[in-house]
Amino acid sequence: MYTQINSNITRYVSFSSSELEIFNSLLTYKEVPKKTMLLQEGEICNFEIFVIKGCVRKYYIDANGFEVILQFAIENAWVSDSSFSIYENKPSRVFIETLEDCEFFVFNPETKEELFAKAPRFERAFRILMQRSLAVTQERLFQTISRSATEKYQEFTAQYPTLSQRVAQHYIASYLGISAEFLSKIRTKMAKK
Amino acid sequence: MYTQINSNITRYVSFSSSELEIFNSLLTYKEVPKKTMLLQEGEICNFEIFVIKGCVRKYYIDANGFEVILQFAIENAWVSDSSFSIYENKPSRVFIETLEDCEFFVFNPETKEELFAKAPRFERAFRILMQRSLAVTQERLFQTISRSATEKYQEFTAQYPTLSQRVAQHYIASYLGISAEFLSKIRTKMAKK
DNA sequence: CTAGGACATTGAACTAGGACAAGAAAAACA
DNA sequence: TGTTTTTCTTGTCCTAGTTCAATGTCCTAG
Repeated sequence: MYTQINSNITRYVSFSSSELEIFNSLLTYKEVPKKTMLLQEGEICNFEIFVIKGCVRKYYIDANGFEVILQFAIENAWVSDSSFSIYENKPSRVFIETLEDCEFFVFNPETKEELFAKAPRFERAFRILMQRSLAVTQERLFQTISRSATEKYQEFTAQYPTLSQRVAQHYIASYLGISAEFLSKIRTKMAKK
Repeated sequence: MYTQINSNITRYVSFSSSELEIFNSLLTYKEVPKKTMLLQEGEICNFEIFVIKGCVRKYYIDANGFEVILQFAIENAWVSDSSFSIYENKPSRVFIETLEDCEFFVFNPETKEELFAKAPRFERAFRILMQRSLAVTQERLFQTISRSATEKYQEFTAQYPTLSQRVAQHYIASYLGISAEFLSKIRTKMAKK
């Protein structure tokens, strides 16, 4: 049960088995059915989720009421607001919702503090985790600015081959920043070749 | 000399004066003229810079040879590769260049490790710093996807009023992900109203 | 003080992608 | 099983933004 999350957290920092025991003892396991809202805009996000199984999306709603998907999180990925809502006590601007039946491990700020107090080296692991998401987000920003819709879609399917099967197309369109109709046109064009 | 960086680092975590002394003793001061390349694509980024004075840009070069500016860093901001090049030992994909004569404090991985060893609570401060950049980058991704060029430009000038004076327009265009010509057209249209 | 380069502006022609509408297909559900 | 809701496709028209080229402006080095 803990193997997935343990191999994730030890990817860049190694921990002793007693440290991992502390870590595991502080995790809360949760099962959540699909189409469940985990976080609504305006709430304060007080959790960090590790996805054991299933799929989650995190999204904003823009000025015209359109959803913009920022992140899909599938097996072995972390999701949370990751803006500064916890530290500055500001309400979140994002929504987080399950797309499939999910299994999670959940962290909240208190258990995280407890973890850092009992095993300070986790502070480092979480900093590196953060750094990874920053790198990913930055790469995505670059792709979004510099590539055409077709290129972005190809890139997406290459990078997340399973996801493009599991998730409705209009979600993918929203992630890529294009309309669902145009994505459909891209797909038919690609299929013809 | 140290007031800027000290007030930056104590913004979310408070430190004793002895901790700050350790911190300051590990900083390297540097002056660099404008148009200096600090990092080239393909190199491994082994520094983190705090800008005391001046302006720096960080950018990718896309598949067609066009520059895409990811970040401007001015007074009191941090810049580094922030992708994972240090940890995975991969060459960087970004360029970092000064746009004005600059004054910096520089950190490299070794001094940072030394800092964490001598004053472990800095690990936390750097994690929060990381988290802030992630939040900023994510907000920017959202804006990039969901807003028109005009809106993005207005947002930019509102958020960075000094920067839009200090920096050449085609850099701003590159940051916003639009062509320099179109930015010029937006500006003349806005001036007429 | 001047020549060369970088930067900005403007216009004309073009295109990637959006908005809307309507139908087809596929899931979900009872 | 049929029915309802959600998702996907396709076509037509439209616009935001690009590309290319020409001209103008302003630094800055010599």
